[in-house]
Amino acid sequence: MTATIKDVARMAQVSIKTVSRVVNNEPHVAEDMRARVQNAIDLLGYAPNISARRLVQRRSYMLCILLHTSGFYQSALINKTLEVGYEYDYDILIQTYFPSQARSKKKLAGLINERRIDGLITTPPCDTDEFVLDLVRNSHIPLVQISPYNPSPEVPAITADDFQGAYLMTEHLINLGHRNIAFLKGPRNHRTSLERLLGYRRALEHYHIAPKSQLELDSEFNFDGGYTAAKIAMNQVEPPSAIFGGNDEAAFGAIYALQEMGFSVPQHISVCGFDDLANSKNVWPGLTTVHHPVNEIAEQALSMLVTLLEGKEIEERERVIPSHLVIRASTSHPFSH
Amino acid sequence: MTATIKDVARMAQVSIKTVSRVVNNEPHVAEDMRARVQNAIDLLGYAPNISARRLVQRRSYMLCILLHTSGFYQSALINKTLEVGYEYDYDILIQTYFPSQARSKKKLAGLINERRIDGLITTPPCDTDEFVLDLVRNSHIPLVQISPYNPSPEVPAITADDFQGAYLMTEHLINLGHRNIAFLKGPRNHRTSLERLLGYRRALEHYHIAPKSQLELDSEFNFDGGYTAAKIAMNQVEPPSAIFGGNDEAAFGAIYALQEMGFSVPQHISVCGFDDLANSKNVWPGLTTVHHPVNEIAEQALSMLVTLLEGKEIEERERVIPSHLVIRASTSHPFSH
DNA sequence: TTGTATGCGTTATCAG
DNA sequence: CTGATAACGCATACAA
Repeated sequence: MTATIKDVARMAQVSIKTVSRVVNNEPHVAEDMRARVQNAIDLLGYAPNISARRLVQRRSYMLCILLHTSGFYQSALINKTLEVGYEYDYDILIQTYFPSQARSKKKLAGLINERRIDGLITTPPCDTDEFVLDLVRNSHIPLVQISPYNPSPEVPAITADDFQGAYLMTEHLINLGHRNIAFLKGPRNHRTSLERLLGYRRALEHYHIAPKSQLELDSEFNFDGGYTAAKIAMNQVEPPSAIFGGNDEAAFGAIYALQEMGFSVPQHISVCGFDDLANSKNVWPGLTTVHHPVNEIAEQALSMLVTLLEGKEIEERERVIPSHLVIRASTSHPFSH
Repeated sequence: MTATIKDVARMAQVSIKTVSRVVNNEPHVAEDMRARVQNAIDLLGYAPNISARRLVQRRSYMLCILLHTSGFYQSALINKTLEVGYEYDYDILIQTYFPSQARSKKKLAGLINERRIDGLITTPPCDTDEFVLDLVRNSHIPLVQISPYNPSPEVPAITADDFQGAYLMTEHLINLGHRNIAFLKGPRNHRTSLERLLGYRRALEHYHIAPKSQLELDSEFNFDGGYTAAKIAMNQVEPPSAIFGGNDEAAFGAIYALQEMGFSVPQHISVCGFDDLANSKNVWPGLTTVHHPVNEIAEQALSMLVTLLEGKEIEERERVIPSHLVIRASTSHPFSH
């Protein structure tokens, strides 16, 4: 039988309210009394029952982050979210959510309606799910979106500057002398995916390079997609001299395909990616990529959510974090025959 | 103001107990009454407050898994744990725990003492931390260990057969014709790490190959460690013809180092790993490895924990899952000069 | 089959 | 500065 506040009160010969004050570090308690209570707490090994506290405070001190797929990017996001949640003293519930899947809906509805979570963070493409948005609207729990497809002025959002990143990377390739640059596209309903494509196109346009539709290949932003896309690209009549993977995983697939075909990277063909995942520097010959600030994103998202939870206002509701290039060994001047 | 059980009772003109029965799918409720209550529930959008339920039931329906480092293996474990927890209808709390760090201790003590979690799963090396074990013993919450360093008969444990896996892989290399096989060792306080080393040694012994201490290199089971170890190995007077990475990440590091040095895998040197992580087949030329059954481990660990939580007994308290080889393209016959 | 009363362990109100 | 007492929302003996 674990000790309750009553046990402590009895032992210290005070009221439970006084114990409560000591536990919660509230003022208006005489020093000697505080010491007496603390002593009883230590003696009994008392710790407040969190469920009781949550019941009466109507808060769960739990935050939920909604994730769809589970790749390296998601892992990185999870790690940082856990770490920051730890700092804020909130528990983090990682929830896999498959848009329009009945079971997912039920689970999330339970989480929110049963007041098990105080706030929610969405990642693409969960933010495009009307069910989620309705649920949040009706329950009035705070929501923060990461890279939302349709940012709405009411809901705080945090995004990386994907357009700028893709632009800079394309420019980097152009400056190296590349003119035939393939781009590995991602899923259509991702804002991130779209912005990267647009940044690529914009850079080509700026340098007066005619875009070719056969150089924009679908990759679904995963290894297999990148692998297939690279094979297709290299079998064209006029193969590209550089492949820009819309994310690192697609770029890894492309590199694998190229090695399989006997091409050297970057001697025969340059490859670059986007995200700067933890292992991007570990894939031979070291991937040139755009740094996607996952850590900052997680930090900011949680910071905004906690601010909201404390009833404060958020100054800027939509934050965009700039991207920057990370040049490694997978890109160089085009191969001269 | 969200609806409570009382609101439902009032609207349906029944007692709260009847509502409770309907909500919890208990028997002994007339069909028409059940329908009436269900109707009120739907109308009011009622969902039980989980904190109240937890308070009165003295259970949190939350499980915690203690993790130390955050690599690919951990990510895989997390993913499966979340998935299975979802099935069992338990929330999973991922907690990073650094043995002997004051803040970690405090956090975990809070989790347990404030009755925020119903059960605990440890992963190496958290199971070697006396503080954790004491905490669990004193609070009497169920514990399940994954690959514990010192399995104790009282606490249920689930382990993969690392010894067997390492033995089989070494045997595979020997059968290919290798005699000079380097092994990349992991951290000393991991049971897993130790078993793999012992399996390697045992196979050498069985095939009458004299072990050489200079072929057992420290790698800490990470990329950088594998990288460094491979460089050291290849600069020896008698370099190995095969490198057996104690885990996949170390093997990746070794492959990178070899490529940097101009060696081809497997033409010049064979490399293999251990774990069969999701991306092991994606690293050129496809890593030969031992399949470490993360998914099964997570499943079994949770299954055991839930069984314990339901007050039932566990038939076999220590389960060992066999390992098996996954042969890909990174191993072949030794290079003939 | 249905309902009543009590308690779970806190925090919060409002007197003293 | 301190304390009695009322919520919080639910489950559960126990009655009816």
